[in-house]
Order: sequence, then C-alpha cells, then structure tokens
Amino acid sequence: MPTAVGREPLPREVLAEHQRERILEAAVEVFAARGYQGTTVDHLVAAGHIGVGSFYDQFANKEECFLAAYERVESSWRGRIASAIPADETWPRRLAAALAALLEAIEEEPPAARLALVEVQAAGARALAEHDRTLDEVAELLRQGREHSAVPEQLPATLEVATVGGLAWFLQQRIVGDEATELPEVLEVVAAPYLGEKATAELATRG
Amino acid sequence: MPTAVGREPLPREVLAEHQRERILEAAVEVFAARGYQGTTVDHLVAAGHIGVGSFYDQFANKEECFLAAYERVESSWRGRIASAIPADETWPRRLAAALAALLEAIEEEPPAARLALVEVQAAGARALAEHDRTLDEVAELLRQGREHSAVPEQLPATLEVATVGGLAWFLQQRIVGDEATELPEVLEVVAAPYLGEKATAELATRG
Amino acid sequence: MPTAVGREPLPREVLAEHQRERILEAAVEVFAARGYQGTTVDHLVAAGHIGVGSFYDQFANKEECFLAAYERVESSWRGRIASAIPADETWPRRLAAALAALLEAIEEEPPAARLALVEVQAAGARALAEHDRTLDEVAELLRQGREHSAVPEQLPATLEVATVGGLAWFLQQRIVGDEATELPEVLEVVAAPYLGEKATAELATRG
Amino acid sequence: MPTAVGREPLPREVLAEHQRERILEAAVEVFAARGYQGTTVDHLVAAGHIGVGSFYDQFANKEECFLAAYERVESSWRGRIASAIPADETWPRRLAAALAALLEAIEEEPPAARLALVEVQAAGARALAEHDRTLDEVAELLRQGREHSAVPEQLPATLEVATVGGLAWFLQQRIVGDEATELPEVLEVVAAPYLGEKATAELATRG
DNA sequence: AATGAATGAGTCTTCATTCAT
DNA sequence: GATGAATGAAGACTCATTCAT
Repeated sequence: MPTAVGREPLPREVLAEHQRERILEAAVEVFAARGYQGTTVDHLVAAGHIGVGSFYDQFANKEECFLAAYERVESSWRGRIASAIPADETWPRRLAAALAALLEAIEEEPPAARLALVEVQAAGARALAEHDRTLDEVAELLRQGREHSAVPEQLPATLEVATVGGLAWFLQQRIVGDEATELPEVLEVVAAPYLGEKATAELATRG
Repeated sequence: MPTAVGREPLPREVLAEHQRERILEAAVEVFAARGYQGTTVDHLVAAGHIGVGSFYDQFANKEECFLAAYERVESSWRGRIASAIPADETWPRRLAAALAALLEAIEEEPPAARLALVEVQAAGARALAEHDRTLDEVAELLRQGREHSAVPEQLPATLEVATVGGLAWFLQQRIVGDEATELPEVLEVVAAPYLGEKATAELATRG
Repeated sequence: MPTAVGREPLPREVLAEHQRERILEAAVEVFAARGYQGTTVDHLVAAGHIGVGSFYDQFANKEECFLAAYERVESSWRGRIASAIPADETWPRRLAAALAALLEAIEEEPPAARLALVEVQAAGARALAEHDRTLDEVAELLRQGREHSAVPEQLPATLEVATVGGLAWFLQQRIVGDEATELPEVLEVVAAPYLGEKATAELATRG
Repeated sequence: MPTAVGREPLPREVLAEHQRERILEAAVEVFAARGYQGTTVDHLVAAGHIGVGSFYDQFANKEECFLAAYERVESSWRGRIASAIPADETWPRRLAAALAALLEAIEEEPPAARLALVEVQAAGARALAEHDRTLDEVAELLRQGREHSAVPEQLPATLEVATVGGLAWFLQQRIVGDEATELPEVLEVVAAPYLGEKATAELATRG
C-alpha cells in the first residue's frame, strides 16, 4: 500500500464542514416544521445535537443559519435540475425536464421545499432578496424560450417575471396544502405563452 | 337630566368602532413601516394614541390586529375596485378597469399596499391563509374570462392560479423596490392568455 | 376640610420616583455585598422586589443603575456634610466638621461607603470618571486652606490631588478591612500640610 | 543516539518557564488595552500564540493569570527601582532616585503601568489585596524617612499610608489621562512631610 | 372605560473551562 | 505536550399580556 505521506488530508477542516452540513441538514427540518419565526436557536441546537457555542461558531445568528440552509437547498436543487436537463435537446424538452426535476425534488424533500418556497418569505429581508435573485435567474432562463414563440415580439416584457412568480405561488400553495403537483399542470402554465396551448399540451402528454 | 329627543344615536358602539378604525389606520402605517415582526404592541399603541389596555380590548393580540388591518385594507380595496368596474361593459374592459383601480390604490396608499402584498407573507399562517383566499377569489373572477378565449378548452386548469400568483409577485417586487407599475405591463400578463397577444396589446393601448 | 381642588399632587410621578428610590436603596446593599461585577440584574431585581421589566424601565442597564446609586450616595453625603459644616467658623474647624461628618456617614452606612469608595473603582470607566470629578471637587475645597499655611507659596501644586487621593485610599483600606476610622488620624493627614503638625494635633484633640 | 555531554541543561522546565513568560508578556498588553473585565481568555490565548489548553496548563483561570502578570510587573519594577537606588547616599537622595526610577518605568512601559496602577483596581479582591501589600511595603520604606523630620514625633501615624495612597492616586490619574508625570511634582508630595517644603524643593531642583 | 405600570417567560449570546485527539 | 472544538451555564434584555386603579 502507498505510504502515508500527505496523509490526513481532511481532518480539521473537513470535520468542521461536515458538522456544518449536519447542522444545516437538521436546520432545514426544523425551519420547515416550526416556521422561521417559530424556530429558536435552541431548537436548532437540539436538532443538530450540538452545543449552543458550536452553533455560534458556525453561524453568526439564526438568520445567517437560515440563509445558509436556504442556499444549501437552492444550490443542491440547482445541481439536481441542471444534471436532469438533457444537453442535446430542444428548449421545450429541456424545460420539461427541468420542471420535472424540480417537482421530483419537491416531492422527495418536502422540508427543503417548504424552506425554499414558503418560509423564505418570512425569514426577513436578506432571505427575501436572495429568493428574488434566484427567481430572477429562473426568469432569465425562461426568456430563452421566446425564440420558440410564433410571435416573440408580441410577448409582454414582464412575461417571465409573472410566469416565475406564478410558478412560485402555485408551488407554494401546494406545499402548504400538502398536495402533490403534477408536471402537466405546471408545464402548461410555464410553457404555454411560448409554445402555444397546443404544443404545450402535446409536450405535457408525450413528454 | 332629561334626554334630548333624537340625541346621539349610538354612542358606545360607534365610539368603539371609531376607535378601532383609528387604531387600524395607524396599524397599517406601522406594520408597513416596521414589518410585521419588527412591530411591537407598544408601537401600535403609541401610533394609535391609546393605552395598552384599550388595544387588548379591541384585539386579542398582535396577530389579530394585523389580520384586522389586512382585512380592512382588503375590503376597502375590494369596494374601490368594484365601484371602478363599469357595469355594462365587456369583460376585457371590466378587467382593465379593475386592474387600473388596483394600481391606483397601490399608488395612493403605499403602506396599505405593502401590508396587503408584502408583509402579509411574513405575518404567520393565518394571514397567509387569508391572503390565499383573496387571491383565490381573484382567480375565480379571472376564470370568467375564459369565454373570451378562442380556445377555452385548451387553457390549462391552473392558469388562473398561476396568473394571480404572477400578478401578486410582480406587484410585490415593485412595491418592495418602490417602483411604480404601469397598467399596460400588468394587463398584458393578465389578459393575454385569454384575449391573445394582439387584442391585449390593443386593450392596453386604447384602454 | 379644604376642597379637593389641586388634589392628587403626586400619584404617578412620585410613585415612580419612589420606586426608583427603593430600587437604588436595595442596589446599594447588593453592589456593596457582591461587588459590581458579582452583581447581576437578577440580584438587583430580587433585592428590589420588582420585575425585570420594571428594572429596565428605570435603568438602561446595570451600569446606569450603579451610576445612579453612586450619585445618590454621593449627593446624600454631600448634603449631609454640607449641613454639618458650621457657617461662621474658621477653615480648620470647618474642615474638621466636614471630615467628622464623612466618617460618621461611613460608619452609619457601610454599604454606601463601600459603594462610593471601593466598588466605584471596578464599575467601569464612567463610574471612575464620576468618582474623579468628585475627588477633584474635594481637592478644590481643600485648596482654600492654603491661605492658612505659613508658607503657602511653598506648597506643591499637586498637594491637594495627592491629599485627596491619600484620603480616599486610606478610607478604602479601612472599609475593605472593616475597620473603623478615627477623626484624628484622618485630620492629621489632611490638615497638617496647611496648618502644620502642631496646630493640626491641637485641632484633632480639642475639636 | 548517544547523547552529547552537557547538552541542553533544562529543556522541559525552562521551555515551560519561557512560555509562561511569553504569555505574561502578552497578557500585560492585553489587560492594559482591554481592561481586566474586557479581556477574555481567548484574547490572552490569541495574543500569546498558544492553545487554550496550554493557557490552562499555566494558569488556573483568568484571575490567576492577571495576578501572575501583576506580580511579574511588580517584581520587575521592584528590581529596577532597587538597582537605581544608590547604596551610599542619604535617604532623601535615595528616595528621589527611587521615584525617578518609578517614573521612568511608567514612561517606558505604559501597559505595565496601566496594569499595575489602574486595572489592578478592577481585577477583583485578590488583586486588590496584592496591591495593598505592595503599597504597604512602600509605606514601610517611607517610614524610614521619619528620622529626617525635624519633629518626627509629631508626624501622624497614618502619614505614610496616606502618602502612598496619594502617590498611587496621582499616578493613576496621569496614566488614565495619558499624561506624563514629572519628578519634582511627585517628590514634593512624597518628601515634603519629612524634609519640609524648602529642603524638598531643593532636592527636587538639584536632584 | 381607559390607562400604563408591572410582570416574567423566553431568547439570544458570550465565554470560561473541559477533554478527545 | 499541545491544541482548539465543543459544551452549557449564566446573564442581559425584550416584549406580549395582565390587572389594579
């Protein structure tokens, strides 16, 4: 076996990172279950099986912890969705794949979904701003679909912002109501303005 | 002392109601300025020029006060919009009139707008549910526009919910950013799915 | 009996002031017994028989409370000493009377003495500055005794500051050691530089 | 491997001692800069470039560390002053030399001065007691000057304690105010009671 | 009917100290 | 022997709510 030279590549740093991850994982559950305001640092500490001090070693305060948890979910989902999008496909199919991945994520990780789409609204200005940024990015991606429109120049400038807001609202409703969301209904709302009702319906049906 | 005939008709009740109104009026300002979480009962009490006791005579707690303020705004705007809608007109024009009245209300009462569209998100489950109910009602109204669609049966079932969510999100963005919102951009997003891009553009232009 | 006009001259304000007095009275005991650092707000609250909130209604924090207590003692003693000084007497006798009153106060109110002469040293910069101011005032009063010196121009400029510091230190020692202090020993130290050893001794003996 | 004859004589002990010295050196700076209460063990640890554990290997707690730092300064200054005192000289000149050495030390090591004369007051009962002991020793030395008094039997018994207290207070004032102290002004206060104003003035002038 | 003084539970946060590695 | 991650006791402070006047 190779020598031990260059060993111990990840003791301290990684351990810390690992702990941070553990805390965040627990934090997602807690924030989702109790709401941002209903969550105290003690709740987080208990759920993370750490001491109060350790919590404050990792996060300046509750808000920072929420933001970190939010970003963690967001980044995880972003990766998940990105890798679900087929590289060599048309925009409509790529869109469908992205939305499918999103719905899948929501279904598989309800607490994360609640954190990212519901609680984020009540977690203060910073979280709201972060959320805005994310939605703006999604809107930007949507905008690329305009070239598939028969009448791109007629599409209102605000279409994407409204579409993304509508999507977020829609999902939020379902999450709060603890209801599942099906791809077709989402796809229709998001894709229709670009592809038209008919093509959208087809896309939703055949996939 | 002999009572004068036809003296003040409803002293107690009316006075109480009047005071409640005054408090709510002040509460709208306070909640809008400090945010739901940043507002304390003392802030409300100070702004309403009443004693703490009187506050608790009127409201069970801070949340109830917020809900009452929210409902007050909502009901006031509802009336305002209702009376702005011309009775004998086509649905598109009625829609346009309603949206115009909404934008006007937002512009004239920024605190109320902030309360009803932004802070409501952070004021807890009850407020959120109330807000949902309102948006659902709006969605219901929108649904009446389907008969103007060339292809009503192709419209996705979720269209209205998404549209309303998109509208709310859109307005929220503008309010937070302290930017004005113009009728055409809103109209395009809301009406286009029903009337098509072209007719919507015309409606927006000619009014 | 006279009418009730102009009645209720002191309900609210006075009550509040009275409470503040009560708290300060208790605070003197607590600070003296536990030391400034060893005292917590809870200790003060318990000793004052009030709620935490009421404490914070009266004082911004522990330090402000200490400062108020210090000033209360200082002002009380100042008055006590001032009224002990005979108006129509020579400076030496006035000095002796003042010191006698000071020693009497120390003996009668050990906690106050400890607060004003010992704990004040450990209560932070503000308290220290306040204490400095007081000692400076005393030094100023001493300076008036120079005209009784046979050789006033030979007295060092720093005499008073050193004398006052010496006095404070001396008293502090006794208070910490829980020992009584006799007028003659103090008088000798304070008056000797001005009156000479002999006259001082006489003053100390005969009064 | 064969050990070299006469190799490093005392590795462990000396190293430990050396480290302790380093920590104390840093501690003086930290305590002087942040005040006793404002200093945390972490500050000391960071300044000493050691681990928390090592700190607790050397000192039982923060207070012990302060006491050790205080004693280190005190002992260093004691030596410094002792070696500045000319052996074969009169008491007045020896006193002047001692005071000169003290002022020199204060000027050269402001942090040490602040620790020994200011912060010591706020570092708890133990430190205060230690300080008392030191001042008492100084008082004892002063007492030897009585034989130079023209009227030794008239000097008050408490003269030395008061003088030392006055000196300490005086220096403390200057240190806090960040002002320099000149030998003459100090000398006058300390020596005058023994030598008389005139001789003192001469001593101060000619040295 | 109205007031606001009083309460104290609940939260956040710091920091001395321990102990596994 | 040295390190610093982890702990949690302890303390400051806020604010919703009650209740005597």
